[in-house]
This record gives sequence, C-alpha cells and structure tokens, in this order.
Amino acid sequence: MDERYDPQVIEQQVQDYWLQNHSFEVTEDPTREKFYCLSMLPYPSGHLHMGHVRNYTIGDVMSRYQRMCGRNVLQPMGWDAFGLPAENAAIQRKVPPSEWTYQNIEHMRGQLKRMGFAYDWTREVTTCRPEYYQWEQWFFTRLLKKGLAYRKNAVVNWDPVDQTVLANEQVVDGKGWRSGAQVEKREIPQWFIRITAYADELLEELDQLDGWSDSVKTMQRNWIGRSVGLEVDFALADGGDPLRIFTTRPDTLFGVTFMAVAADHPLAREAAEGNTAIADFLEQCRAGGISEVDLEAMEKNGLPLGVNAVNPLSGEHIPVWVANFVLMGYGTGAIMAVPGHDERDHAFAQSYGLPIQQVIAPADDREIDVMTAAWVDKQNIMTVNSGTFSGLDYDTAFERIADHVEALGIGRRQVNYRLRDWGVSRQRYWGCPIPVVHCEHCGDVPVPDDQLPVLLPEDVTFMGVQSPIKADPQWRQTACPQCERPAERETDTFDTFVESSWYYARYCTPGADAMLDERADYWLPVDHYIGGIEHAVMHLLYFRFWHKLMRDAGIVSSDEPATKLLCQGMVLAEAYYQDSTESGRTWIPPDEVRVERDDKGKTISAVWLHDGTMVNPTGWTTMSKSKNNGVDPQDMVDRYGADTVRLFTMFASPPDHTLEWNDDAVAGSLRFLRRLWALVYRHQSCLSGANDLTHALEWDDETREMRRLVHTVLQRINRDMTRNQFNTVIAASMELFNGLDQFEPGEDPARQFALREAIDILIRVLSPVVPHIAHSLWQLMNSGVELLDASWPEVDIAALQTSSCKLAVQVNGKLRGQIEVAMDADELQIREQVLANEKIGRHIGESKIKRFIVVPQKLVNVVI
RNA sequence: GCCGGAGUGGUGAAAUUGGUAUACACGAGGGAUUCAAAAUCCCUUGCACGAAAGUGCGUGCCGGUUCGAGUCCGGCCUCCGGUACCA
Repeated sequence: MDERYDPQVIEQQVQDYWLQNHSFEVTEDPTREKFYCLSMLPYPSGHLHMGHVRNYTIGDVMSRYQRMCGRNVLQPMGWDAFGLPAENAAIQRKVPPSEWTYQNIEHMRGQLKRMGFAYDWTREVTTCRPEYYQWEQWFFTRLLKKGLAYRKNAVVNWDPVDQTVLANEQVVDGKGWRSGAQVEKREIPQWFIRITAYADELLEELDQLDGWSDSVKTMQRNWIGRSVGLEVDFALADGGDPLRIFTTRPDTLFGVTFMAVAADHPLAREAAEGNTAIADFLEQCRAGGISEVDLEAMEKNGLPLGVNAVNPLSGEHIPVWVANFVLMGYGTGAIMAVPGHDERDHAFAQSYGLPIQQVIAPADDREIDVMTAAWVDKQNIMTVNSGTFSGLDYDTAFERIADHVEALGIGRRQVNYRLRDWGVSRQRYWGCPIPVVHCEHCGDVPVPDDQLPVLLPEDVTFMGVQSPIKADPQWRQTACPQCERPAERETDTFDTFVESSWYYARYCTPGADAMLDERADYWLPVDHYIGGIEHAVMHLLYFRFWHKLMRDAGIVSSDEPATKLLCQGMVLAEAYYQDSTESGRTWIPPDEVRVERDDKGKTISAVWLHDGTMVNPTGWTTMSKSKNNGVDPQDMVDRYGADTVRLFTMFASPPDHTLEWNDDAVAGSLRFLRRLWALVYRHQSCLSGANDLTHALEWDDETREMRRLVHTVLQRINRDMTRNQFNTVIAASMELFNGLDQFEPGEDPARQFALREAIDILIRVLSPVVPHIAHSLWQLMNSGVELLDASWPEVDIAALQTSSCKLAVQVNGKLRGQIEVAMDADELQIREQVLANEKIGRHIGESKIKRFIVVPQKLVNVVI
C-alpha cells in the first residue's frame, strides 16, 4: 500500500477492474429482488455540467447501496439526442447537427466513465438513432388508428423576417432573438396526442404515488386543473350563433355585466369588417408571443364589438367585447365577465368603466364593497340580487341554476380541464420524423409498419432558417401507402419530450426487435427515478401518460412508470460583474477575482486580478455560460479525483436543496479522504489480521465507548440512507472517523478486533459515495468478498447499551442545567436529583412547582 | 399574474414524532512542525454585556397555540423552479 493517497492512479486501477469484471452488467434474475434506479438522461450539450454530476452521483449512491442490500440493480444511461441546441450549433460551427451530437456523446460518455458511475453501458440508448426512434414512429401510428393522435390548427410564434416558427425561449421581449423582428401569432396545422382522455386517471393515480413528493403531486394536480362547472349558451340580442361559455361560478350568473371573445373569434372578425378601430385592434392582438407568462403579463385591453348578448337568467342585455386575454385555442374562445366577483374582470371593468354588480354576499353580516375590489369567496356566502335564486349558498345555487339552465336546453354540467392536448409537432429538422403521408385523395395516412422507420437524413447542410427535410422535395416526395399515387411526407418532427417519455422502458430490452419485450416486465416499474425539479410537471406528466398508453397497447403491465421520485435542487455558484456605459455588463470568471473579507470572513468587496478594479458579487446564482460562473466538472476531477467531487456534491447539501459550489470546501473533502487513507495505512497490519475473534471478547471502557459511538452512528447512517439524506450519512461517517482517529489498538486482540470492526463499517458505508478509495482500502481487509457485493453493515444492539443518561433540565422552558440519571430512574428519583442540583435550585428558589414535565431520556421542564 | 418550493452563525448545513438550536464541514484567528514554503497536527470561534462566574438575545418579518416552537396555525417579505416550442 502506498503511503500517499493518489486518486488519479487508484481511480484508474479501480475503473479498469470494474471494466474487466463487467461489474455493472446485469441480466434478469427472477430469483432475486430487482432494483431499477434511473437518472434522467442528459441532453448531449458537449460537456458534463455540475447538475449532471450531482444527479448521477445521487443515483449511483442509491444503486450501490441497494446492491449491498442484496438487490439485482439496473442502472442505465443514455442520450436525449434530438433537440434545438444541435441546430443552433450547426449554424454557428457549420457542421451537421448529427456530427455535433455524436461528437458530444463520445466526449460526455468518457466524462461519465471517469466519474466511476456504475452503469450498465451495454444498455445505452441514443434517441436520435433509428433503432430507437423507429419504435416511437411505430407506436404513433397505433395512436393514430385509435384516434388518440389527431391533427388540428394551433397557434405558434412566427418570425416574419426569418419566416420561421420560434420556440418560446427564442422570443425575447416579444421579438425574434436572431432577427429582432416583432413576433406574431400564427395558426398552422399540428399533430396532437390526446392526453386529456387520460386526465382523470393521471389525476386520480397521484393519490397512489406514495413515493412522490407532495409538492410534485400538487403541481401536477394543479396543472391538470380539473374543474366542474356549467357550459352556458348566451343568445345574441340580434340573433345569430349564441356565445358558448364555461363557468365554475354559476352562482354569479346574475352578475355578468359584459362578455368577451378572442380576437380570432368569428364574432370579432365579423365586427372588424367595416370597422377600422376593431380591425386595428385585432391586428394588435396578433403581435407578441404565445407563452403564458407573456400573455398574463401584458396589459389587458379590449374594445366593444357593438353587439349585445342576453343574460339567460335575468334577460338583461349586456355588451360583447373583444379582449386580448381571451384565447381562441383554450376553451370556447369566449368568457362571461363578473367584475363583482372575479379579480381580472374587476380590473378590466374598472379601466373601461363597465358596470359592477354584486350578486353574492357574506352569509354573516360582514360588509363588503365590490366597487373597490372583487369579492371571490365560495365559502359562507349567500346569493343576492339574483331573482328567484337569491338567498342560497354556493352549492345550492350551483345545483339549482344548473338544473334550470339544463331544463331550458341552453347548457349543461361539464367537467373541464386546464390540461390541453399534447402538441407534438415541431417545424424543425433535428427530431424524429412524424410518420404520416399526406395524400390528396386519402388524406393523412399513417406510414405502414413495413415502411418504417421514416429515416431522418443526417448528412445535410443546415443553414438555420429552413429545415432540410422541408427544403428537400426529394425527401418529401413519396407514394401514398393506400392508393399509391404521388403524395407528400409530413415534414414536422416530434417534440423531444416524446423520446424522453419511454427511454426508461427501452433500457430494459436492449436489441429487442420490437418496441419492448418480456424483459421489461421484470424491471418495470422504475424503483427510483432521479432528476431535476424543473421537470416536475411537463416531462413527468408525459412520462406517466406514455406509460399508460403502452399499458393500454399491452406492451407494459404496470399502471405507473416509477414508484419513487427524487427531485434534486439546482447547482449554484457565485458570479461577479462590472457594468460600463460602453460595453454594458461584463461577467468576470470567479477564478480571476480576489474576494476581500472582514475579520469574520464576510465578503466586503471583490477585485478583478486582471486590472485591480472593483467587481460586484451577485451572491449565489445558477451556473450558466452567460454569467461565466460555470464550474467544469472535468477541471475538478483532474485536480481532486472523482471521489472528492462525488463526496463534496453529496456532502454540501441534501439532494433536494440547491447546492452552492465552494472550491475551498471541495479541498476539504479531499483532506478527509487523505486522512481516511492515512488511518488505514497506519493500521494496515492490524486490519489484515484474521477475523476469528467473534465471541467472548472483554471490552475495556475506552473500547466499549468507541464501539457505542460506531453503532449509534451506524444507526443514524442507516436511517439517513433510507431517506436519501446523504449529507448527514457523510457527516456521521466523519464523526465515526474522528472518534476512531484517536484510538490505538496496541497488541490487545479485543481492541484490534474493535478497530477492524469499526474500519470495516466505515469503508462499507462510505463505499457508495467514494467507491474507488473504498475499493482500494477494502483490499487490505482480508474479507474474501467483493466490496460491491459486501453486505450493508448491521447495528450491534448490545453495543448501544448504557446504564445512565444525561437529562437537560429547564426551568420555565429555559435551559438551566444538566443531570445524569440511571436509565430506569422514575419521576420521583429524577425530581430528587433536580432539586438537589444547586445551579438549578437557584432558579427555582422558593417558588412552588406547578408542573414537572419529564421527557424520558431527553429533558425535564420545571414550571414554577 | 398563476402553481410549487426555500429562508437557521462569516459560509454550506444539522436537529427522528413539538423536547438541550447550530452536529459535520468550510472560512477566520491563534499555536506546533519547517531554513522557508507546501502538506500535516493542536486550540478558539452564534451575537451582546462582563475580568470571570454568569446574564440577556438569537432559526427572514409580524402575530397566535403550547409547560416548551427552527418544527404547528394565520398574515406578510425576499429569493428560486415551472408556466405547455429550452431540456
């Protein structure tokens, strides 16, 4: 054994050992309990970033721990390889997206291997390969035949200069990021998958997902947004098609003082003919992007159409407006407005001087004023000013008014969802082609199985604005699979969320000549899924949805894809900048900055080493290229080794918190591993001794104390491993180490045994986090077992026994002292000891004791 | 705007179910070793007052429940994630 800890050398040796022994390749074994540990697959952006390192270390720690608990562990890895960044890189570097992507994958695979993650690389999935995407094309054609996929018009961001569709991210302040042109809304035909047909199941099954956090489940519930309400037709005063609206507040129907329709509602278009003011307004509504943030943030405005509707309950005539916040694509494209009892309607009514009518009031005598603010309560209310429907609570009003509206034949009870069908069309090149042929005679025809996959050409020149498959008439041209006459291929590609909706299942069946095969039933569902909290709703909802689609196609047999979920927090770093009038804001890399601290270590200022000028610190912020504050995992691994990086990322905070990167603390993690190495080096002859003294050992006091520490700490480690709180597992291991560092076994066999036991436990519990150093140290232990398959250590209950314990003593809730009592002391004995204690007695004085509260083995509170 | 989180020393954080707030680290200060440096080791370290014993204060802010609140309840503030074409 080398005296010096040299991570670069030992990590290479250990990784070679794993490679030669195929240590992480697994097969289905029905006799063993399986554990499928899945981390979200990365987008191959070119370099591993700290978020990946953190995510994958968490998964690796879980996987290695489960293996030591005896499970047959599958931990796969792959590449979410289609997507927008490859197209941007292609334009910048003039290389085809495929080439850029494959090079990135090569590089990043090497980086992952250097981290020592226990992946079964024989199962690697690359989503841009036809072997993978052909099966989602195949599956999509099944969905088409079942009516679960369909085509309809939908709105996109349109850049009128580049003549292209923009992603929401590419719209900055309402303008195209490249052209700078004002973005417009444009309606084009798009493919959708009917996720709303599964809305109720997606909602209800959340209740069964005990292994998912409440915050994620709540977000998904709110995203689905099931609401029960009433659909009502409002007749127009001058005839014509009635306006259909949906409301969850039928109890406020008498308070409707106006209505509003979307800019592209037929009624608005009609009114615009011959009215330039309205026509101009509709034109204005076309400007700007389609994201919800933008729509909600913009100023709400509108114009009256000069048309009246009739309130079906009161018979009142109310004006119909066109408003920019009503959207044609969502719901019916028209709303009823109740400014007295809806905040948005109230604001709109006030800015346009529209009437506000109160129709509900508090059931008690409380005064409210709907003229100053909308009153939106549902509980403890009573309808007022509502004709024969006055004096009712919410539920009664809802039911009676719904009955009435249904009896009149102008509406019906209706369940509505906020969730919209999943738009999967993208007008981009670097994605999976949607397998449909457009035929003049037969309509949209799914590509038959024997013509799949529809291959995406990879050897293309890509200039950015136009997708090469849209630009290439040769590629588009085909024969209709039904009538064999000339027809055109669909040139849209899938949303990349489609690929990431089923990759976890494909890992189970490498090389299968079908979408999946029976091996999937052994591994699924995923036992633990780990990924960023940013995926809480969209990806994780599509992932659940696709699993149910596969179940209903008879391809998988479970209802949900993952039983447990862990969402890790973001990785942050400090960033520094300077502002100047000429060049705007410049971001200075942290390693070019010297931070000045006060005598307590608090940052007071920061200086750019380059020229000695002052820079501004931002505090903790997300790592990003634009802020120049990314920490490259490669640099860290080169400097400290993979184990140190793994140790730091697990130690710095619990998995679900944000993680603040700190170079000094990373060095501290290396220091710990060096001390661990030194400890084992110092005791190596003792450690390699035979382990034949398993009984009849007499412990001296110091050894008994040391063993009690080891086993109480192990107890905490076990608890924290099961709740995935790895930072405290490491803290406890450090405590164990600190207790051990002072212990000298000498020649005493019992003391030697105790030290061997303690170090054995320490190496085992640290091995999931720092597997390379653990492997090297383990070789000295003469245990005859492979560390990867060594059993997780068990607590020796006998070692925990003590005869007395310390009790904190409070007087009126304030800590005043401590006493030591026998473990089995009763309240009377404790009371005697408390009163006998001089320091505590001072605080009690002559006062009468009102209460004497004892929390066994913890504390006493004397209330005077 | 809406939905979901988070806030504890100089810093990252710990505190099992309402029971001794600050474990474990980092940083800082002091010391040892060294020709010197690196590395390593030892001690101190929540804040205020005090020579000390000690006393008071202290978990974003305001209020409440309780013998006892970082933890539970009500109301705010700030920051972070998502918001349907970034992944």
